Amino acid sequence: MGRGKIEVKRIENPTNRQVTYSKRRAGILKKAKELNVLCDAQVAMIMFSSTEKLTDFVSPNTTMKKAFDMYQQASGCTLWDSHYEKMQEGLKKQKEVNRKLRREIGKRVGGDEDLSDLSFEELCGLEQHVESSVKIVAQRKFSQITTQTETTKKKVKILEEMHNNLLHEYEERLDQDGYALADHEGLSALEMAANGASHIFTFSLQPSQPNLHGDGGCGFENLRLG
Amino acid sequence: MGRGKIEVKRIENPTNRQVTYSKRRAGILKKAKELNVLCDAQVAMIMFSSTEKLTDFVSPNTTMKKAFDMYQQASGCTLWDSHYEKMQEGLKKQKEVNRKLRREIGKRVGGDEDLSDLSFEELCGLEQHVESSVKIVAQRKFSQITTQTETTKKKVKILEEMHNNLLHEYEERLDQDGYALADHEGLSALEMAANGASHIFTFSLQPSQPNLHGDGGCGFENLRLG
DNA sequence: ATCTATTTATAACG
DNA sequence: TCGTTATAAATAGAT
Repeated sequence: MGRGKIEVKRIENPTNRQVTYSKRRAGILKKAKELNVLCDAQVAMIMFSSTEKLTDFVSPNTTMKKAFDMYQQASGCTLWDSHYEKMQEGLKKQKEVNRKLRREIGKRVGGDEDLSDLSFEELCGLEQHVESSVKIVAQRKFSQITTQTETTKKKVKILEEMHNNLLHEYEERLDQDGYALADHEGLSALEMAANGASHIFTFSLQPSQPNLHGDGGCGFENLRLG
Repeated sequence: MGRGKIEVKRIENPTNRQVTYSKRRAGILKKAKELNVLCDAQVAMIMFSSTEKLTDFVSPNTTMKKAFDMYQQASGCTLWDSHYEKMQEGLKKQKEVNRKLRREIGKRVGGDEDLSDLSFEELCGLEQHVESSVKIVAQRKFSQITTQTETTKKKVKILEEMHNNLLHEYEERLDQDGYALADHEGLSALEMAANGASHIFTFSLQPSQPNLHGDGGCGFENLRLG
């Protein structure tokens, strides 16, 4: 419909194609609107030009979402609903697992509601189980304190050695240099240091907080000298 | 465009409207196809007649889903994606909660991995907590057995009364009728019944399964006479 | 964009 | 729903 008839095949001239697209797009949009008004029909339309430019139309009182929901329902075609339903199923499953876990915890914590419908045998089993858990925790506690004590002992030993080396070195230097420092403050300071080191042996077994501030030093934060 | 010009407004005559819908629908579909071929455009279209009948069109090499995905991407409009994302978020949340619950259980059950990064204080607290749980469970066990014993006692009492009444009635009847049944089997049967009842008092305190089969009788299923 | 010769779509009718 | 046809609308090509 125009000055000349055209074959219905791709227009190779890009400019021409673009022009025709614009004109016909306007035409089809007008047709869609008319169809909606004249025949009381709902129309939704999506168009992408060859340059990927989007033009859309939905008849008034509708949205694209509604149109698609209707489409799915009417066509029976699930499209992406399969994803959606799978997710919903997954969610349900998770919630169920969650419920069971909560109940399991409830039993072990001694929640009234969670214990109330257990049989006597089940209660016996649970008691035993929880008791064994206590033992495990206690064992862990013990093993942790043991480990901590061991490492502390090692650290103390190392410290001791360092101190002795230092003392030795100092004495050697005293001999070499022939200085008499008995009336000097330097030695007494060392002695104080030695005393300071000695009471490391009275370290408390009080457990320490895990050091959150990053151990940049020699790891003494964990010792809590008393 | 036809024999007469028409106003662009709803066609009130239903038949006429339906006819016009059919014709124009065909027309617009043809236009859509032409637009696709001539201009190399992607077109997707959904139409619902006033009678809710669906007609759809998507240009070849596309599907409605693809078209919609493209639409969403191009328009930036999320549409149902919002639902989708919310669900995904919900799922994630559930899984997170789940993970924490598992860990909480793990600690109480004594899972090595769950205990390994607990501080000494935390272990102490946990131990105390689990110990108190044991107490609660034990208490519950005790209270259950107590309750069960009570009800069992009551049942036995009722049974005893029933038996005595029966015995009494029987003796009265003996007196009235003047029968001498000392050498008869009837009395010995009663004695057997009495014996049967008497050893009810030796009932075991073994707990019973909850009776799932609906207690239609006098509730003896729970007694487990020994 | 705008124009206009022509093709196309379709309203009315059978 | 289908075919026909007079006529309204759309639009190809040119400006």
